Amino acid sequence: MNTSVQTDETPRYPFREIERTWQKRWADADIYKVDTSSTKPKFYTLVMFPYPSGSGLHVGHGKNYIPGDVLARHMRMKGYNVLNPMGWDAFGQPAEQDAIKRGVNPRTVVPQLAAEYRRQLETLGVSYDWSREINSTEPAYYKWNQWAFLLLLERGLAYRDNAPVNWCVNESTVLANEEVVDGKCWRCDGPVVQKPLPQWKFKITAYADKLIAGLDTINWPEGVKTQQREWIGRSEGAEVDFAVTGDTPANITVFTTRPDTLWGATFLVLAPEHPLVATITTDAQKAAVNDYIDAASRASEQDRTAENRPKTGVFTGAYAQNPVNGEDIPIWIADYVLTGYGTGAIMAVPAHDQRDFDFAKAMGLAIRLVYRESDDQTDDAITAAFAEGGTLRADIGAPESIVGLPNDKYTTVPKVLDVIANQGYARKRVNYRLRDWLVSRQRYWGTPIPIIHCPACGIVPVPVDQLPVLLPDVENYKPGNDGRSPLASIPEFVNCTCPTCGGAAERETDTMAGSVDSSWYFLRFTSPDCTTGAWDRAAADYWMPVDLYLGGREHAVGHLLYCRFFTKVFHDAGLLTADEPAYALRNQGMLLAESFVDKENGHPIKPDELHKYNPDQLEKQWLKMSKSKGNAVTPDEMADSYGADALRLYICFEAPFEDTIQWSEERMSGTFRFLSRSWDVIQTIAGTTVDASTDHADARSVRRKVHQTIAKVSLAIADLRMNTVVSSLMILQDVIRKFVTAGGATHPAAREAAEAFTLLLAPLAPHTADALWELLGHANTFTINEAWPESDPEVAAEDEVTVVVQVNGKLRDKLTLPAGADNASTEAAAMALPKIVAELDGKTIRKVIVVPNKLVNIVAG
RNA sequence: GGGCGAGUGGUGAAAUGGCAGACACGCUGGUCUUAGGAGCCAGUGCCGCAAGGCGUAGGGGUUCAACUCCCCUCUCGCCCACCA
Repeated sequence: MNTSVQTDETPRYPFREIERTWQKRWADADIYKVDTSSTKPKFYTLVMFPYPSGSGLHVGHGKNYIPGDVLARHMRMKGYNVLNPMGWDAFGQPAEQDAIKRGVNPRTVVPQLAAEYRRQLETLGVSYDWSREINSTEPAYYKWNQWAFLLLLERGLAYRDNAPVNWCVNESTVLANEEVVDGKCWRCDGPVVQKPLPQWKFKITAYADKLIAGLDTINWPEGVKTQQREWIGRSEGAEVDFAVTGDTPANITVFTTRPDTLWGATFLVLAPEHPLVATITTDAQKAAVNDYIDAASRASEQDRTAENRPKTGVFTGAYAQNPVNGEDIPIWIADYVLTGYGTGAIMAVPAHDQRDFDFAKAMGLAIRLVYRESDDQTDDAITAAFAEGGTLRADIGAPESIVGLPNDKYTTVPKVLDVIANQGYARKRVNYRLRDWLVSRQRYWGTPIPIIHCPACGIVPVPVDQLPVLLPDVENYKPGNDGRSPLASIPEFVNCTCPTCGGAAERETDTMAGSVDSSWYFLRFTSPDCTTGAWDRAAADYWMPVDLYLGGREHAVGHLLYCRFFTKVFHDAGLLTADEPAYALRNQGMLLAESFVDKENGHPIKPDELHKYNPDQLEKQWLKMSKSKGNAVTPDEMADSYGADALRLYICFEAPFEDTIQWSEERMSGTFRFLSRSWDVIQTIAGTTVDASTDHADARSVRRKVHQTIAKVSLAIADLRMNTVVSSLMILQDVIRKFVTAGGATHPAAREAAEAFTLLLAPLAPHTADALWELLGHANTFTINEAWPESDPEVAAEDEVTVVVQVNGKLRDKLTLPAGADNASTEAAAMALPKIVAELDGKTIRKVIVVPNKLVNIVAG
């Protein structure tokens, strides 16, 4: 496919030369550097910073960066002081795994990869202020990661915990809850099991309510907000204590959202990891219980949560007393009760909860209805949990005041909870699904955690003036399988003196998850060279919050929750005025490309391996573009064949920002043709001398189209509807070309149109626009420094309009009328149309609707 | 099972209650050409010779008027999923 490329002779539209020339001029003039003394209103636009991988950039990355750059350029022309920065999220598992796969040391390749990413982005003609480039793997950056860690520690928001954690078997590291996807590791798809290890956590749960409340103050997609609310998972309910009967005195506390069903609790279930299991289990049951716990700890999270998995569990031999009726009920353990949620123990009400029902049936346990539809309904008659309907039974010992209430969680539950809370059987309690954020990693490639373990003083933070704790240079950075970081085997790193007592001590050898680095980078961009703090307060308060943040939907509950948490912590610590990182957020759609896939196993096949396959083994599929799938197209190839501007236009034109698009080089030839034609026609106009005395019948309508297009494009760019921006420009270009063909090239309207068109094109195709702008006589300047054209409503106004005439809502004829005709004359003109007269013959007119300048609808019958 | 989003020509899509299919790809024809896989011009939702009729996943509703708002059903995509 090479239809549009003009290789041999000088191309009609010399895009390669244009792009080379202007990229050099931009760099030489340093035009994207932010003016820190500006008095203009600020606009901070940010795209999620990438980790530079060995695969390099492909055009799919442009799905986000290009529209972001178009908006940044537009806002600058609109008179805003724009911050549009870029940097590298180069610490963490993705970068490290990539280095391992390629057999290289991340320390040596990351700078090279970052340079290559930057070169490729520059090829696209982006307007980043590279003087603000940040790289999270440099001490100047990660020093402040360590500072942030200590700030959280000081504020009681960082702690060391010994609870069971997610452990990725393949990569030998722990994972945050948000990094376990489908029970598997987010990076390697390997199995994840629970393993008890001492780990550092950030207490994000302390911010659960603030994180929920903040969602009402930001303009983020509803889907992302909903996901965050559900991930935080606030639920109101009660805690109830059950006293264990028998020899071992103990209390089992359960959390429930249905305290009204307490009379139907016929057994308790503890998570296998529950701390009381060992204490309460009777000798007779010990062996069975230990076997069960053993099996549960070995099973991966995926196996334990598999869909439709039959309920399993084992009896502890112990009983507990139901406080409301004094009944002794058996205590079981089962892995359908999760250790991390609530209290890790539940009261089971099989009559009204399907999971408990399934368990009761499997184990032959009692079922008792609390709500019944009638007095005849018997406990053993139900075949599934009775979740809705019925009224509270009189014969189960419940207080008079609640008997007969309907089975409704919104009305009855609070009433019953009040009653039993007064009686002392329950305490009101709010629970969250959100768990604390596990930030330590047993890996090399990350920020060292600035902690010292002293035999005398315990956990001692490294004093801030001793930061950064440098990540040592090592030969072997690969993780071991002993659950310890590679840093643990470097004595020079580990051995140190305690800052408090001066005695021999050891450094923490875990590093921080990469998600810590990305939780505040948007603040660093406001003052990337600040050495007195993580950011300069005045700069951060000037720029923050980010006005528009662009990135993928996959970050909805990971990064986008973490960075909101960090921002709120900084705000509460009095270090920042903003309390949300980004006022507006938009999620780009994916870019898919066609790949060949092995029919047998669904694996994508790279083009150079296709010859090994027989054609009927292969199937074409649209998959997310990536080098590993063999369907990647680089910006370099496209810039060489069609130019970066054509690529930018293609990405913008193919679909709205949020939509997924399917890569098509064939379609890109359309935007290439558009640019070639633009080059021709503007060049033609630029090559003539304006003759103010010329008169042309179409001049008025050309000017009208120009001003209409300005208005339309301005609105659409701000809303990221770049596809309609491009189409409006195509229509305008067509009008200009026809005017030139009709002899209008020297008319002032042609010049006005050419200049407006060039400026409107500038955010999308900056190289071509700058070259045309120069041809139009604007030497030594750049379109990005020009003012965005203003639409004059009087020029844009139509003087004639087409009015649609309907009878009973069906289109019957059209009228051309002067704009602004009054309703009476519009109606009269419609009624006089022969087709309408014929249509209305023999009918009675009941009603006539007139929408000025648009439509007449005659209701008749 | 739950949440969010989507369903419009051969294809990507446009239309924020008022002419459905703008713009573009593809295709067809014309033109210019030694040539065309370049350029330019025109046509292109479906049925029909036409007049005209039909048409935005399907069904119902609101409205003078529905791709658009409401209800039900189906299909697809993404996310979450034993959370007590």
